[in-house]
Amino acid sequence: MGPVPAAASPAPRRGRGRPSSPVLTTDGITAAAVALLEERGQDGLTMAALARRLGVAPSALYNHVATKQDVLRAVQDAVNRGIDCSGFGRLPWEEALAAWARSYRDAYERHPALVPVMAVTPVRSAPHTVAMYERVSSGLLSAGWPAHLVTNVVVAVESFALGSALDTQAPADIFDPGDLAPSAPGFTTANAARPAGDTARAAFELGLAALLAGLRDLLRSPS
Amino acid sequence: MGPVPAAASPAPRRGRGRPSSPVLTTDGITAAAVALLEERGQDGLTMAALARRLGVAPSALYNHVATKQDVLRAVQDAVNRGIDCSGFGRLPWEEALAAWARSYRDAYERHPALVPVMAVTPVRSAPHTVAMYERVSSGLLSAGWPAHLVTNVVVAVESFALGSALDTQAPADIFDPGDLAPSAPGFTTANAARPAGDTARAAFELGLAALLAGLRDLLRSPS
DNA sequence: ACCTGAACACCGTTCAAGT
DNA sequence: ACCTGAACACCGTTCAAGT
Repeated sequence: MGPVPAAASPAPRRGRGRPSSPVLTTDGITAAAVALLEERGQDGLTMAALARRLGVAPSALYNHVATKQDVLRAVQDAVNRGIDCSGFGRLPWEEALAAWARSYRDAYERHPALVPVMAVTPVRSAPHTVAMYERVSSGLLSAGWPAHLVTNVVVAVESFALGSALDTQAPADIFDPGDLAPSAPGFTTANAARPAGDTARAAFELGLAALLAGLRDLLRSPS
Repeated sequence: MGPVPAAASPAPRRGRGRPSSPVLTTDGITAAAVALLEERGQDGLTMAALARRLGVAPSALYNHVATKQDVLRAVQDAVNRGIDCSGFGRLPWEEALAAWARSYRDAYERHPALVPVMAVTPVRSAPHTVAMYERVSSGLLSAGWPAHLVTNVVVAVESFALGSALDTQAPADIFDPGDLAPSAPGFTTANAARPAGDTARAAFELGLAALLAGLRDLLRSPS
């Protein structure tokens, strides 16, 4: 699968039957879906909207993908392609893992609708996703992590990154208890003391630092 | 809000106009929605199915809730009510936090459809959710955590628990690279070495141990 | 093989009409 | 105030008909 070309917006076809050369490709559909998701958010990605952007009838899409879920899987692989794994083999594993986690969270912050898809979609037939896991896994193995722990480390960091990506979608007042404040003094105190700014990022960085420190300990003193 | 009563399945009403006493209550709708979600999964919760279970026309629901999102919010508060916060004030904070995280993950493992809802829904008018955060926040404050860090600690643990809850929904073969195995030797090695059994739980426990160890360090040596 | 256009079974939600 | 039943604007998906 080559680089995903930018989606054009061709004029609607007027002919009735089979076109002389195919109008749609899987890569084109994927690119249009990514663009739609980025421009219009998760509810903006409908098969009808996708077809319109591609200048085609909705039913035409089903000559190239079996279901909408197929489209989401392809989009997810395109998103994973953009995640930075370049630190592995070049930097100490803690730094490579931290950079991967940050990039992972940022990618899914832009595509929160894909978080449940990512958690559940098999990697086979998702080449960029497999390539990502290969870099991470072999990086951890080379750094001295025992093979039987590597996937659990990857999944733990991934779960944290995906949960943190969802957290970026929270409204600023998510923890405002409203009328219930009098019944929650400790909660209210803690919220008032939380520094303003990018709170989601602050929570992510705190958790990431703790997680990495704990993993470092674990690797040093195996149980 | 009292305990949510088990949802009965009343015979459909036959009369045409306003009933002599209301047939629906918000609590009843919530309980039926929880049951539906548990029995039929996330796609099983439709306004039509909810109405049928309550012996009512779909449009009748809109006298009690404004949108389906309202129903999900109420369900989420009911789910949060079942999360165990009992350790705070009784056990060392690390143990209380660990028990909370485990219970949190388990609750959302049963309701993965609510994970994106939980990450984004304001707590006001969700009394059990506020009560949960109050126990956790005041527990951490009493244990000596600086107020400005408490909410970030809570959010970090929560993000990890929610991400891990999603991970429980992954199929067993999610990491099977299929045809792509030759291009991913390290990934394949790591997967082969991963112990069989409840792999999602193993990853969660590894990450939780690391996260808590890191938080312990952080509390001891503040930056 | 790969498109169009009509059709299907759903979805959440609105609203007039009934009591 | 709180229900019914009809209706609306959508949704993903199927399929015969065209070239």
